[in-house]
Amino acid sequence: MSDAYKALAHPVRREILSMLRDRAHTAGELAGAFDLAKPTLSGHFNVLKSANLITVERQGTTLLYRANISVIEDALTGLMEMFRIGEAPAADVAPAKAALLRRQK
Amino acid sequence: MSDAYKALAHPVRREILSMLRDRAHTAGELAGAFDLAKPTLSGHFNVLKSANLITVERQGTTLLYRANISVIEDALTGLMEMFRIGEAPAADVAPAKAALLRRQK
DNA sequence: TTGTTATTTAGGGAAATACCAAAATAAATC
DNA sequence: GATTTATTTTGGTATTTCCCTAAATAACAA
Repeated sequence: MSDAYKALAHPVRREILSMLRDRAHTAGELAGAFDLAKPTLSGHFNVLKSANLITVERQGTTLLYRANISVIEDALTGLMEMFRIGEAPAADVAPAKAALLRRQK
Repeated sequence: MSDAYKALAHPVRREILSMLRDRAHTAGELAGAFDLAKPTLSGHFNVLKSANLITVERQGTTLLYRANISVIEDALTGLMEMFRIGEAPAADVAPAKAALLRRQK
C-alpha cells in the first residue's frame, strides 16, 4: 500500500496510465512510446505496480500491463474529497467541471 | 507554471492545502500543526507557492497563506480528464486475443 | 541445446528532496 | 536605536529518485 500520489507525480508515469486507460499494453509498446531506456521504464512500471495502480500478466515472452482504473479513481476522488472540490463555494464551480464531478460520484 | 502534481505528492503539503481550504493560516499556525521544524515547513510553503497552489500576504510580522482553490481544482480536474474518470473504460481485449492481434500486425 | 526476443534486475552516478540547526530578515514595539 | 516576534534563508547531511549500461532471466523457436 504505497503512496499512489507519489506515483502520479511523474509525467512519464501519468502518461503510462493514460495509455493503459484505453487498453492493455506490453512493456515493449510502452517503452517504445518514450525516449528512455527500457530499464528506466521498467522502473516506472514497478513504482506504478507498488502503488497498485497497474497490474501485470505474462503472455509468453511479453508482459501485458493494465491500468487498475478503480484504484486510480479512488486516489483521485480521495484528493477531491480532501480539498472538497465541488463543495462550497459551489457557486464558483463551472458547469462543465460540476458535470465532471457529478459523473464520477 | 511548475508541476502542481509534484507539489501534491507530499502528505504534509496536502495537509497544508487541506487546512488552507477552510481559511487562511499564518506560517506559524501551519508550522504548529506539524511535528517538523519551521524551516522545513517554510520549504513546503515554497514548493506550494512555486506551483501556484497557494499565495502569501504579509500582515505585519506574520505571513498569511491562502489556498489557490481554482488552481487546485484545475490540477485535479486535469488529472480526472487525463484518466477520463467517470467515463466508461474501454472494453479490454482478452489477453490471448490481444497477443494474437499483436503478432498479426 | 543453442539462439532469439522481451523484459527484468543489478549496480552506479548525478540530481533532487526532506530534514535540521544556526543565522539573517522584516515589522512592530519599547 | 535596541529588542522582540515571526518567519525565512543558508548551509549541511541523509535519503530518494531518475536515468543509464551491462548482465541476468524467461519463454519460445530452430
